[in-house]
Amino acid sequence: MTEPLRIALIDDEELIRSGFAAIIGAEPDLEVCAQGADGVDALNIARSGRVDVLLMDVRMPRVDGIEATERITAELAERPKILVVTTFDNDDYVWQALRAGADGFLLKRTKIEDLLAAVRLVARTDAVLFPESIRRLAAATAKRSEAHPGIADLSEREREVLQLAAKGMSNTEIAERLYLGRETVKTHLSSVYTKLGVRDRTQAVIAAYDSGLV
Amino acid sequence: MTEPLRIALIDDEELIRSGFAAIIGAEPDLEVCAQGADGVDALNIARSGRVDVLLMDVRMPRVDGIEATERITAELAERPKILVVTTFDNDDYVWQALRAGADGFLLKRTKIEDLLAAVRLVARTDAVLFPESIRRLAAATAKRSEAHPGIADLSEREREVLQLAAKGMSNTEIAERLYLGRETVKTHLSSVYTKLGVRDRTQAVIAAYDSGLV
DNA sequence: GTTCGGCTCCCCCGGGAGGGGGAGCCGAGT
DNA sequence: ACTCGGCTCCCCCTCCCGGGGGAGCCGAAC
Repeated sequence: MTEPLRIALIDDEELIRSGFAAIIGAEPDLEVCAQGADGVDALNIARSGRVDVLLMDVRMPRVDGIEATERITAELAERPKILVVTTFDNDDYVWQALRAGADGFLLKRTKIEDLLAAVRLVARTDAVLFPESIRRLAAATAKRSEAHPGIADLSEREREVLQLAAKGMSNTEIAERLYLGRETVKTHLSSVYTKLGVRDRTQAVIAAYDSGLV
Repeated sequence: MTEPLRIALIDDEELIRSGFAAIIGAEPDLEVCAQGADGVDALNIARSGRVDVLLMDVRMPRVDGIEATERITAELAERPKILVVTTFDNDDYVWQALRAGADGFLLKRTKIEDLLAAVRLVARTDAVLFPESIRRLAAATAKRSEAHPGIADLSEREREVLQLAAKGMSNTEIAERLYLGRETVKTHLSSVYTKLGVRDRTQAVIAAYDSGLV
C-alpha cells in the first residue's frame, strides 16, 4: 500500500483543529502532518513542500484563508491542493476562494464521510466536479476586474459621477441626484475623460464596464 | 445497511454503457437501474423518479446531454443528481453543463475509483467541491445573456451599428467603417433606441452590455 | 399588385455634450 | 505661509447627437 496522504489543518480554533485531526488521524490512508492558526502559518507549511492537501479556514486573524490561498498559488509552483472550509456557504466566499485558486470548498457542517471523500478526491484528481476549467473561467472573469490603471486614480466624486453616467443618466439627472450643479458634473466627467484617456461619455461608460466598476 | 444507490447510464455507445455498468454493478452499494442512448431516454428515465444519479454523455443523437440536463432540471422538481460525462474537458462543455444545472462534470478518462467516489459524493451531498453556489452563479451570469426581448428584434444592420457604437465609435466612424452615410447610421441608431426603449446612445450601449451583445 | 419592413440617404432644428477658459473654497502636505 | 489637488460653480462656443419629418429601392409576404 502507498504512503498516506499528508494533510495540513489551518484554523484559528484549537478545538476545530483537534476535531479534524482526530477524524483524519483515524483513517489509515490519511495523516495530519501539520497544523496552523492563520494564513501566515499556512504559507509556511505550504512552502515546506511536504503536504498533499491543505484544509483552510476562511476567517482567521492576521491573514485570512482567501488571501493565504492567493499567496500560495501565486508563489508556489508545486503547491498542495487547497480545500477552503467555512461555516456558511456565503456566495462571496465561494467565489473568492475560486478566484484565489482553491481546489474546493467545504462546509464545516459537512458529514464526516463526505469530508474524507472530498479530501481523497481532490488529492488524487483534478478532473472531477468542476475543477481546472472552472478555475480558469473564474480567473478570466477576475482578471477583467483587475489591473485597469485608469480607473484607480479617479477621485471619489469622479467615480461616483461615472457610475451614474454608466446607469444611463444625463448630466442634469446626475446633478440632481448628487445635489450638484450641472456644470460641476460636466467638470468631473471631463477629468474622468482625460484620466481614462477616452473621448466622450460613451467610451467612459465602456471603460467603466470593462474595468468592473459596473 | 441501506439500499444501494440507483444509477442510470445515458450514452449512445453500447460499449461504454456496458463498461460503466460492469464497473458500477460490481460495487455492493451501487446499482444500475436504467440505461438510455440519448437525451430523450434520459428525460423519460428521470421522469420515472426512481433514480439517484444520472451519468450523462454530452454528444448524443436526437437530444444531447446538455439539453437533456436542461430539460430535466426545468421540468422536474425532484430530479436525480446529474453527472455530465465526456471525453474532452472542453471549457465550453463544462460551462454549458453548469448552466444547464448539472451537479458535476466527469471525464471518461477518469480513474475508476474516482468515478465511483464522485458518484457517491454527488448523490449524498451538495456541499462539496463547488456545488449550489456555483450553479447559482452560473445561472445568474447565464440569465444576463438570455431573455432580453429588446435586443432580439433588432435587424441585422441595427445590431451591427449598435455593436460598433458599443465600441465607442461616433456616428461618422461607424459610417466610414460600414461604408454608409452618416445619416443612415443615425437612422439605424434611432430605431435601435425606440426598439430598446432607451433614450440615447449611452443607454443603448448599456443595454448592449447587459444583454451580452458585447 | 400592393403592402410592408428593412436599408439607404437627405434636410432642419433644438438641445445636450464637450472643450476652454476662469474662479473661489478647503484640507493636506511641504 | 504656500502650494497643490479635489470639489464646486460659471460663461462661451462648437459640434455632434437625436427627433421629426420625407424619399427612394428592394424583396418578401399577402
